[in-house]
Amino acid sequence: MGKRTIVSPVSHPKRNNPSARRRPGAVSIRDVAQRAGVSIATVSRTVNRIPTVNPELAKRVWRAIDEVGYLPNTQARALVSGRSHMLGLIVSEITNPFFPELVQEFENLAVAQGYEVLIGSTNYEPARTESLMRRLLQRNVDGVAVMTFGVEEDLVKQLVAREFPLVFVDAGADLPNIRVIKVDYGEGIRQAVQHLAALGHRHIAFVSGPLRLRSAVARRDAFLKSMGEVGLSVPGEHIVEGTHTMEGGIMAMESLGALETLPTAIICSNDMTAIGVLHGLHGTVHKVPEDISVVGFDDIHLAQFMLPPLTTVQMSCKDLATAAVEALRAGIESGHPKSARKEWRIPTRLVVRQSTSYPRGSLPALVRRHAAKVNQGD
Amino acid sequence: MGKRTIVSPVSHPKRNNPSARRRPGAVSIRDVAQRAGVSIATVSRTVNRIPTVNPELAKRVWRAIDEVGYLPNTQARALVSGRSHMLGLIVSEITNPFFPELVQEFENLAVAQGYEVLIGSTNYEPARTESLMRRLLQRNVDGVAVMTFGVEEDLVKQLVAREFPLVFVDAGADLPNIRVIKVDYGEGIRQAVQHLAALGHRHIAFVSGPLRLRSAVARRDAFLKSMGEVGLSVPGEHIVEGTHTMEGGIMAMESLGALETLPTAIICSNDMTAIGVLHGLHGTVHKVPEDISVVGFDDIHLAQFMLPPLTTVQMSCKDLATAAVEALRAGIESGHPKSARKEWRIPTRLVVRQSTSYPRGSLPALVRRHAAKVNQGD
DNA sequence: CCTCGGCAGGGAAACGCTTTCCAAAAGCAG
DNA sequence: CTGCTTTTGGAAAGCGTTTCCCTGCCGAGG
Repeated sequence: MGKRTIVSPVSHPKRNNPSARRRPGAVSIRDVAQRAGVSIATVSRTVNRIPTVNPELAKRVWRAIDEVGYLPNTQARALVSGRSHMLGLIVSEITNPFFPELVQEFENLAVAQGYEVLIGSTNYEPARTESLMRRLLQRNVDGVAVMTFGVEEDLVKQLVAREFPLVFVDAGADLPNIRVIKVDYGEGIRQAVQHLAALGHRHIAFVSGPLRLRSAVARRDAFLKSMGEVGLSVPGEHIVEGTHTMEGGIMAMESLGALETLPTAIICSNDMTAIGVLHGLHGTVHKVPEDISVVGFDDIHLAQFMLPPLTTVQMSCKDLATAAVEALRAGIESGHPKSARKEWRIPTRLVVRQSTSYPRGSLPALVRRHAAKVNQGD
Repeated sequence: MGKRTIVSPVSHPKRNNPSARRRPGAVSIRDVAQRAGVSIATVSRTVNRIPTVNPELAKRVWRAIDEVGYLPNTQARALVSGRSHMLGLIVSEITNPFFPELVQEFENLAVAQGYEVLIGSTNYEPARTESLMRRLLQRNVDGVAVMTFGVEEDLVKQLVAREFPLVFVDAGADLPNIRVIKVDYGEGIRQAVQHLAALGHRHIAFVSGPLRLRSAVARRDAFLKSMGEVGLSVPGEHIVEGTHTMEGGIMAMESLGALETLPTAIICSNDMTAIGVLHGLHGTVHKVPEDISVVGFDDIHLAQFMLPPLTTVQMSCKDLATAAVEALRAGIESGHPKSARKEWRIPTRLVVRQSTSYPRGSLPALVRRHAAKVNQGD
């Protein structure tokens, strides 16, 4: 612990710099200034369209910018502004087609407002969320949207204490200073259950997502609630835990297929699971939708191209992305008019396609089959 | 805790700073130093595991790091090292499932080596590549992998002149100082054509990608070459330009369906197109594979879950990502042992599943149908 | 004609946090 | 007590901007 060293007043000893740090071809504001024969201050003012620059001079500067191929360095700007203008986006699994759609919407919105996006995917492992978050914080992002589910509570609390802008989907604990996007799973799933019940289904199974995920639990609970509302009971073996993947759907179908009485309809916690269920039914005697109806969730773009096109609950990822970006901006720009808002709601609704129909043996199904025969004989 | 920090004489006039730039809760190396009662230099040495620090002291520093929740700021490190440790990755379309798989592999490799990834998608519009590239350059990325196709030549030349590390897939012009990943489309497509020819197909159509894309042209040309090799002719109407999307596959199928004689097999330039073709055939009298065989390209994860599971040409996106990251590192770290290497090759190969079979009416098909009948009668 | 005000433009500090250089302190041996 | 080594601390350097403040110029008014 030395006492303070009074350092020799050699102001700039210009460290000898063997490993040239500057990229040889990089073009900075200095090059523009030299080319245009002005000071860097003038170039900066020109670029930022500050009106005190002489128009003639500005034109010369713009020409110089073009000639040397200058691009303002965002990092340096971040240095001055104190904002990195980068956002983090954490999703469950980038290879699940729902998320690229979300990423695209999010990115478009973010870029339109001058932000760059760093993407991380947790692969449904809560532990990865934490390391991902660390990575993003090290990169100095201005805020993070956590569009996956199940984050370590203490990490969140730590970040809340630092007043770090965070947005969650379906957050559990109602922490102060956190913005939440609440998806109204209830409505869409109620529509799905009522649709199936109206078709005459009495035995409806549910393939959930991994139950560590809050959203998966929320969807399952919404299903149970809706089933209660229409007066249908759900035996325990008709609730199967999946993984939100096609493989999970296949496995769930295997375990449902082993039951004595097969359900006549299956609602899945997401579309990938539904695709897996369709695949699991293919090659068996059970045809979709004649023998068994299948409903998905998310309405990914692919859903309408499945064979048969998938009846599914739509959750607009555009709405989701819009809410996320808006909520993050509210957190970042403290003077933002919307910064007081803490909650965003996303509706869901059923989209009926061709993977659902009357259960085999029900009256409408018989009528329909009869009509088909008559048509055939025509 | 003596106030040994006697402020240096006047030299820092401390600009009055109304908009506090520093994030209030942010933790820096200074906080750790204060907490541990050491200098920031010692903290830095500890973090970087420089062996001259006293182990006891190091332990105290690590504890302090834990207590205050310190994360080294990558931006500041970049400032000193001159490297942002960020890579750009430009893909065609993030919602085409092939690319998320690629992104994931690329990101895993990059992160393992201390890089972060900025992703951009062009949506097949060459103009977007340029603005994307600008965005990435402004963000000061250390290099960019362009996994889409068709980049403005002059932009590329400009970057080459700046010695900016770039990696292309299927680059056309053999520019110096550029690293290229060459995908061997020929082999996989040859296998596909030979597979179909061996099954007895004589009329094979091809649905290409958008022909602005070099890779789309390369795939089509590989198809024509292979067809020539097996002695089959390709009438012009059997080559249809698609868009590398499901919608494009449906439209291509419509135009093929309007022909007098339908081909008995269709090879598609990517799997999404093949899915569209399958969808387009669904509901018609033509069944896959009994009436018409369909082959895809890419082997996305989804391919094996299609109904029927898709025969397709596999291009390992792990190989692709590995090559891309390796090539970028070679360009960035000039002292890298592999920096001389300029070209990487990716093989392709056919994966036979259930969307291909004998053409209807051919001898093997008749034999097979007969066998099936016999089995049934058993 | 001289002075003052307004304004365009230039020089240089500040911005952030880390790494690293150099020197000081401390410990030990001769 | 001197000289050497080892450990630690102070402070500069590093990036490319933005912005503050001051200079110099020009026109207008006294």
